[in-house]
Amino acid sequence: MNLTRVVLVDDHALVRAGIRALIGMIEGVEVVGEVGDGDDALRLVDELRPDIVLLDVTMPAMSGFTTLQEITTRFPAVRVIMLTMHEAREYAIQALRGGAAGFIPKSAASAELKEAIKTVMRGKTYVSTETPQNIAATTDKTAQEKELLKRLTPRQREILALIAEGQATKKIARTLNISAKTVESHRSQLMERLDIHEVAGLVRFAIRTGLVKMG
Amino acid sequence: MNLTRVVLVDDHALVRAGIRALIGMIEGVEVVGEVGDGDDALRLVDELRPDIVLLDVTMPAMSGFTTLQEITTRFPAVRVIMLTMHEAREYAIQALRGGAAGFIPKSAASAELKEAIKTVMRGKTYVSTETPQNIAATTDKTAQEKELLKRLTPRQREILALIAEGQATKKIARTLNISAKTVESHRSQLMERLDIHEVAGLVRFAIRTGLVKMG
DNA sequence: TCGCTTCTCAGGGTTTTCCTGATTGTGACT
DNA sequence: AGTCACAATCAGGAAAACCCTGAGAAGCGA
Repeated sequence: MNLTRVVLVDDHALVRAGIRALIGMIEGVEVVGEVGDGDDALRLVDELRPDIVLLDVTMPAMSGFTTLQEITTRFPAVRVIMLTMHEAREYAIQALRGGAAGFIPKSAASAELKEAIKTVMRGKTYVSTETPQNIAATTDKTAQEKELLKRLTPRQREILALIAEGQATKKIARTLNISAKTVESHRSQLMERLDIHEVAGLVRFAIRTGLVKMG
Repeated sequence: MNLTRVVLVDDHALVRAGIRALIGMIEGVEVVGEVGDGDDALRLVDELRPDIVLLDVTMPAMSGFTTLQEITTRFPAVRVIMLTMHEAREYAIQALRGGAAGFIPKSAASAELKEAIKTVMRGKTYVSTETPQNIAATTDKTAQEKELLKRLTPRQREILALIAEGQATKKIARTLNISAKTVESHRSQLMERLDIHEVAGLVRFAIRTGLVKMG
């Protein structure tokens, strides 16, 4: 029967060795190569075309997410499972967005690795994240911002949305039939309230709170 | 022993009945209530405080995601598994971002429902999505932008990232030890190449392509 | 070597941002 | 009735960002 061929990417040799040992205990799976760097990973993946790449998020030089992106765009048939030290939900989301087929924090039980590989080989997505803490972690972050958003006046929210959509001050003024100066004033005041003082920050805030879509 | 208490939320009574029947076959799980509407769902969850809410994405009036957000912020102990007709990866991402503990397309095998409930009760996150099609679906949308990003020079990408992070031109100049004029020049040129002519657009582009995080 | 690209920077004019006010209206509390 | 708070409107002016033109140095492939 065909073995599932895995490539390991992690900058710590010891971690690679450990994972290699763990995978050695899983039936039907073999490690065909390992590297400690994103650039090398791309070359190795190109050469070996493995079924699965186990990819560490935090690496020097080329970050794990960058590497992920390169792999999924250049080798869509290769499925990537991200490994991370931190089990932040945001990481899981970013991994999925980047096209990862799986996500496992290193704190996970070794059985999860097997579970993840099996799941991914069935063509599904495996996400291992303890929910309670992370819901707390993420909703805590965004819940406060939702509150902040509520403390803006309707007019300010309206203008924030238009700014985040990329409309220029003058255009907003025409849209709302008010003076450009008024729009500026609203912007100043909502910046004050949000304690965000650059347009870039406003856009990110608006996206996070769902005021505008990022597409 | 304690049963896992589940509330069903779906606007189609027949679907609810079907899922109720499926759950009836799972040991240790019982359906304690069902409603067809987001507002009713919130009231029922408040009243029953179930362990799990099975929540349909597409509903009239209050959308599934809105309902999800309300539930996770008001009742963080209640875990929500999202159900959807469409198994787009974007939905899964949005569900996770909203604090969902699980995500299942309705096309999934009935065994997945059990799997998901069990996984979520263990405190983990369950995402069931067939990867290949969805990678295609999402990369199709962003692939062109990834391509655009690659057409920027390294320096331009670097400066785009700093702009999207909200750094002012002067600060970027200091960070990179180059003149502010040079930074402006890079910005102009990358705006030209991306055909995006506002900072807001740059920020959204940078987030979409994963160049910067939105947190 | 020639041409192309990248990275670097300057001058100078236009536009936007951002801070400090100021006015009007509305609703609430005393 | 007074005033207090706040929302929405707008102006002036300094600072910053934007835009266009042009240009030198370094590297790189044809």
